[in-house]
Amino acid sequence: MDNVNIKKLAKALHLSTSTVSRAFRDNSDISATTKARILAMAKELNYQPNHYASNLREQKSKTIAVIVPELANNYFSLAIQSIERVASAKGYHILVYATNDQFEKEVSFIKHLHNGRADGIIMSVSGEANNHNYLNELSKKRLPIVFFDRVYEDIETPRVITNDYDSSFAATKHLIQQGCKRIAYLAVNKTLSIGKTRMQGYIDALKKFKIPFEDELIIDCTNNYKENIDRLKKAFIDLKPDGVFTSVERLAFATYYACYDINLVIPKDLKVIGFSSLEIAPLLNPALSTVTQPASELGKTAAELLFKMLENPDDVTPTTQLVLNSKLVQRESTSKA
Amino acid sequence: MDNVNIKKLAKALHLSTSTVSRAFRDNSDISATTKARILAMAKELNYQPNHYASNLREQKSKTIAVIVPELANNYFSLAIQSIERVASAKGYHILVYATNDQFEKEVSFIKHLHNGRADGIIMSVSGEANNHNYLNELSKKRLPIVFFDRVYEDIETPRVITNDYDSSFAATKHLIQQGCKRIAYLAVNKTLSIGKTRMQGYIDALKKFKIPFEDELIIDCTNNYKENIDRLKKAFIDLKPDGVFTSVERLAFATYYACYDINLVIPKDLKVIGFSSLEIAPLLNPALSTVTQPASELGKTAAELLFKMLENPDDVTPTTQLVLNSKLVQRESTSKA
DNA sequence: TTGTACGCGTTATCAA
DNA sequence: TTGATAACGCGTACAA
Repeated sequence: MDNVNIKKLAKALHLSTSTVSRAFRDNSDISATTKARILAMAKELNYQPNHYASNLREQKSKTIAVIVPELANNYFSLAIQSIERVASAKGYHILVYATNDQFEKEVSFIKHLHNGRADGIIMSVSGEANNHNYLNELSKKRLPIVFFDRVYEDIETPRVITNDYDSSFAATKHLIQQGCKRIAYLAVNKTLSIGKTRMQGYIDALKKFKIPFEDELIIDCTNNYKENIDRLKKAFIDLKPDGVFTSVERLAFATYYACYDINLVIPKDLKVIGFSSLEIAPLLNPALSTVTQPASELGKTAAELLFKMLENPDDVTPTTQLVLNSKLVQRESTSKA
Repeated sequence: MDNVNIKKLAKALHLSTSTVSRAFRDNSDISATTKARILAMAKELNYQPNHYASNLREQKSKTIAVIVPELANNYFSLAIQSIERVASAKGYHILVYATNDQFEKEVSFIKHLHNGRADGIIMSVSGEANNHNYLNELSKKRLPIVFFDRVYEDIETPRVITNDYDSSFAATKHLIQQGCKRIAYLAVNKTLSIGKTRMQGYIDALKKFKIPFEDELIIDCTNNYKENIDRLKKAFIDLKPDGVFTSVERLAFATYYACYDINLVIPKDLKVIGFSSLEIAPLLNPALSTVTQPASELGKTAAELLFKMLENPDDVTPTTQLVLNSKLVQRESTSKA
């Protein structure tokens, strides 16, 4: 591996290690000429200050960790890309972890990260249903954490979310205005705060427009692709909804597949709208109406917030909550007639 | 941050640091009871061996770096997800970097990584057009690298790729068999080896079926979304192709948008097939025929290869090349009539 | 401006 | 089985 260290470099230049070290730090006193000499030789020998030694000394890793439920996901990819950009610009590196919605993995990642490997964490949580007090148990030693999108409401740490309640209300209202009377809500996990908030917007919109709420129209889906499609086909046949509001992107896809299978025509027989950041929503058959979340901006904002915490801890109170707005985009899947 | 270290833990237990250290290593001699005592206390105090200190000692980071052209990309997301899975199972962490197709960034990332931060690198390259000899200059000190998908042909290091030539040939043949006579090839960068290979399959298929090759039907696209659509609209109007083969996924999307704009009907006026790993290709309007690359498997294979190199360097020769097969999936966008 | 010496937290070697 | 000690590579007081 890296066999040229500061000692060898110093020896090659007939200098002390401290002088060499100074050449790489901006603030230290060092003559311009020796600095130049050192940097030149460093380049020639391909010297790079050892990251672990530096960070052991400085107790800083210049690394942030990003934990998300899944990586192969349009929404989280966009967010991670923005986070990487912000981090990269600051000279930081990002460690990426996927929990695959397993709470134990989240706990394990987080605990492990408290060994100095990262300076801060940006996370979209996985285990709302569980006891996440483990975060509080780390108490004073807890790394700075920023939640984004999926959050724990009972943990006090800054967060960046979207206006899910309003968006859900607007999406449901949109379906009603397009003539829907029986609107199904496709939930992925009712107990997640994000699921609850989104569902409440749906429920309140129904009430506002005097449409009776029917519990059976709340269809709880799983993480299994095929199973969801089967479940939806059955539900569409049994319950005969005329509108569908999906709380996450992939359930909109599942709805399309289900409709294809049982010959329901969107939007004639069933109007569909869903949360989604998919850029090619206009290319779907039919073009999908969406509640488009600003995924990139969410990532960017979360990263900037974390850096603010790292640079100026007192400037960010633990109750900080930034809310970004999603956008309702009406397309063919909810058009009248 | 982490304020409980091995010394404090040792003091709390009236033991030496070496004994405590031993409790965390599996091979060392230590009595079962003291080990249990230590681990119990460690849990209570939330002690985690400092990662930087350990790795400074051991000269191992248990971390691999993944460098890709872009993160917000269906294909690379799938690959990264698989890599993360393999790494996670081995107790490794992954650092993720996006070059955004800037060669200088790639060079900078790679050089930086040679400071001990990572034990190995998995990369899909960005700078085929440039001089990538920088990799050779690192010579003996170079970290183990596995290329995947996009590779440098002149750098000797193991790689995992797909059978692009065959796939391109098959896709072009498919268009011909569906009746196309003027097939445009949408290139993204002719100089990339991946571009060259894919284009050669197209060219050879034309020749095989005695269709004259026309240089103007090779349409060179950019990384700019809007610009591509404009360029395609013009090309479709001017050149009147009856088939399009796109060398990357996003050009298939651009083709759809362009066709919508100028009222070309796919597949009647223009048949379209493209490289793509998009799961919802069947949901597009019309359903997109694809050359589907095994993105997840590619990532998994690359990761496994890298770990093999780390664990048993002599078992993997630098010329190792694994080829995975893509699959041609025929859908509506290339159907006859 | 440069050099000496210590310590960051850990683990391996050696001795007890 | 346990403890003392040196070393990993670097950065910073402090001294020169």
